[in-house]
Amino acid sequence: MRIHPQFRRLTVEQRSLVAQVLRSQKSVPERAEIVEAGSPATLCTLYEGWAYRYILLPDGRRQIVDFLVPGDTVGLDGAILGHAGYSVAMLTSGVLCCFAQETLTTLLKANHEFGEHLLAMAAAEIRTLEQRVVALGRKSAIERIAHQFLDLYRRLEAIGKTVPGATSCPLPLTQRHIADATGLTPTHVNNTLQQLRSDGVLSLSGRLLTIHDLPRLQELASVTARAPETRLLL
Amino acid sequence: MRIHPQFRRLTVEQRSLVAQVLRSQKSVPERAEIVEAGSPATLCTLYEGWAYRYILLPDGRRQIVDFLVPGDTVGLDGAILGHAGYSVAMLTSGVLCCFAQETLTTLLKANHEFGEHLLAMAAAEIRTLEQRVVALGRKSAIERIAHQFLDLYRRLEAIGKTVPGATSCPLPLTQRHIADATGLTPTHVNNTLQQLRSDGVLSLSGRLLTIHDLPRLQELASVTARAPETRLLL
DNA sequence: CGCCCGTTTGAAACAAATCAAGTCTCGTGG
DNA sequence: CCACGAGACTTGATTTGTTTCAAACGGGCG
Repeated sequence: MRIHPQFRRLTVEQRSLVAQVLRSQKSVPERAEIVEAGSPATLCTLYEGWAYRYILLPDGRRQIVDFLVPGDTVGLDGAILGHAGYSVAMLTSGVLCCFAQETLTTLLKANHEFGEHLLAMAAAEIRTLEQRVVALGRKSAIERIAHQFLDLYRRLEAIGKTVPGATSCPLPLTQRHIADATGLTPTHVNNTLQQLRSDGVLSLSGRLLTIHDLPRLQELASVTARAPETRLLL
Repeated sequence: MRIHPQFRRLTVEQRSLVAQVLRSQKSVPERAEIVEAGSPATLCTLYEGWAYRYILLPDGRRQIVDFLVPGDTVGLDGAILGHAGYSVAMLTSGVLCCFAQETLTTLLKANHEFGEHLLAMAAAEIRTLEQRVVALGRKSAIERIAHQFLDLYRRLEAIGKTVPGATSCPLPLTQRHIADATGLTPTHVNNTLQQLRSDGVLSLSGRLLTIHDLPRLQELASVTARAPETRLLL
């Protein structure tokens, strides 16, 4: 995982420090709830599998804040502020690397570069969230869905999880997940997907997304292409 | 400013360090653009006045990501990642305290507690953004507006900028600003405000917001009350 | 006084939500 | 091996919240 260029290079000492605060590595099944909103959160790295962060309103409405793919950090803001502001659940089965409670303090004390890495991690998350705010506040259904797919495809590409030799990637989401992430209803997601399919932009069947017309998808998403930041992999 | 309990207490040495990286204090007029999206951003504290962070889509649609009130930090993620992901403009005239380029590195090197403070700052921003994502993705017009007003009122209360002895606060926003923050159109914001007024929940005239029925507003906003985190004031 | 910006009002059009069946797929158990 | 059931997906009709367009109103300011 660490070989992908999007992850920041660490020195040998830094890596051994990370190894010291690593507590356990555990497999989690499909659908497992790995973080509960409001409870104290452990810092983890999702090593394998997909998950999603979500927030539930009192009346049951659900908003998916972000999807997590291998290499993403779970519970950073929970570890900083002491308790999680959202819940996290697995989409597929997967593997989690969990870190000690005192990880952040330890890393910050040991080496000020970790401070920069961790801040960069948080800043990248802020940026992703801002893009989602723009999508939800000002974009149409088709733009939101195009944006979501483009984002996921890019992130999978960066960690080498796309299908080699094709513009395809796994996508273990139901239409309900897409709906809850884009602020739409499942019915409308379905209609919009039909449209994207019949326009020949993409196809989506089973758990495989294939993008047939990447430039068109990008155009539909109304995104100003931004270079992905290098980030820390714990 | 520093006396408000929501700001973290700093030791004498920490405060003198902050004073060392402080570069200038400047007045800015109403409507001034203080950060341009994409350009390298300076770290600043908004010391007086109101501002807003926003993102423009290529076709001119605008999404306001957040409003800034005295004590809020401008350009943290810009300072971390090297360039701003959004623009910032003043709503009123105000005063800005600007910090040196190397501020973050200096603070991190000097004292690992600053690392924790800065991370907490970023985490709080993440949390605010998540709440906005939920509002835009899953809440109705009236809920979004109630949420926005409640949030601003709470933040002003924490810095002592509400009207003493009344549940009122200044609100130097046009209905267009409210629309661009809540993902609605100005017309619909107007209609929704009428409804809130005629229901006796609040009144809003000139640049003054008065909340007549705080519990009802909270209910309308569908927010699970969360204690505001203490944070760093630079 | 008149102009400009923001607000208010109204009517018509639209995107998306809601409600309601119906179909497909896949895993399970008989 | 096939019948069954549950979850996901599809389709269609209808309703609603919100947008769009347009015009009038108001108040602060030069």
